[in-house]
Amino acid sequence: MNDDMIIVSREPIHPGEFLREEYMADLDLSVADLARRLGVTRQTVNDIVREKRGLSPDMCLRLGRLFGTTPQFWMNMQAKVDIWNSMALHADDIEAIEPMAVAL
Amino acid sequence: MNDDMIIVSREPIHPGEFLREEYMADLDLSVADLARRLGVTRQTVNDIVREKRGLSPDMCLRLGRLFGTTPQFWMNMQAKVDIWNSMALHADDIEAIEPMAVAL
DNA sequence: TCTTTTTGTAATGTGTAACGTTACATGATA
DNA sequence: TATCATGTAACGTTACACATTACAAAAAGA
Repeated sequence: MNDDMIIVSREPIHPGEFLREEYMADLDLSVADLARRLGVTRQTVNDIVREKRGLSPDMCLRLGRLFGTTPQFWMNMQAKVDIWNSMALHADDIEAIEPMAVAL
Repeated sequence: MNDDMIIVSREPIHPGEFLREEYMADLDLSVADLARRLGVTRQTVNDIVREKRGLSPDMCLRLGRLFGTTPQFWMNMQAKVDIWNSMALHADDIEAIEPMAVAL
């Protein structure tokens, strides 16, 4: 049971939703406000918050810097939705792969 | 000190290097071999192993399936190099961001 | 040895996703 | 009312993962 042993059993929360509800709401930040502080366009923040866009590594760095978290925190959150979406899309191909008997 | 509290102090190892040295070497897998098992092209495996390409979520799922690890394991490894590269590229812009005094 | 296959890799085209720019309707403020 | 800020749609650019095609070198088989 390592750090990465997080079994995704339900749809993970989109970073945009988290950002919107946990940070912007609590800190009373508008889209324009946050964009300004992050040094990106309103469009960029808006798309993320509307869950139309994921978090790039760059954006994770910015959010980490602004809010005093690790970039990894945001990367992990994004990774979960990426894995979830990819699994929803290619589950069949993935499960067609024969697991190897491996003893490292 | 959470799971994501991994301070990146030195250049992280590329998943391709890890794959090459820890798995392919030990299990005596060729590029073509691995590609076949993963259900992707030789080109795809080759580019990853030559560190010319990163791991997509899809590829992380495949590797996890084949080797019996979590997809997250590979995602985390990739995330570290993504963050590292992005930081190397935009360090100035990131540090120009004024951290907020936040008490969640 | 000659032929056939397999292997690693370069080159090319495609699809997708993050991003900035521009534009605009709505709403706040002077 | 006139000005300015906000949220968001539309568009073009850029980057990247991927499959396809092509090919030289090595391996395997005749």
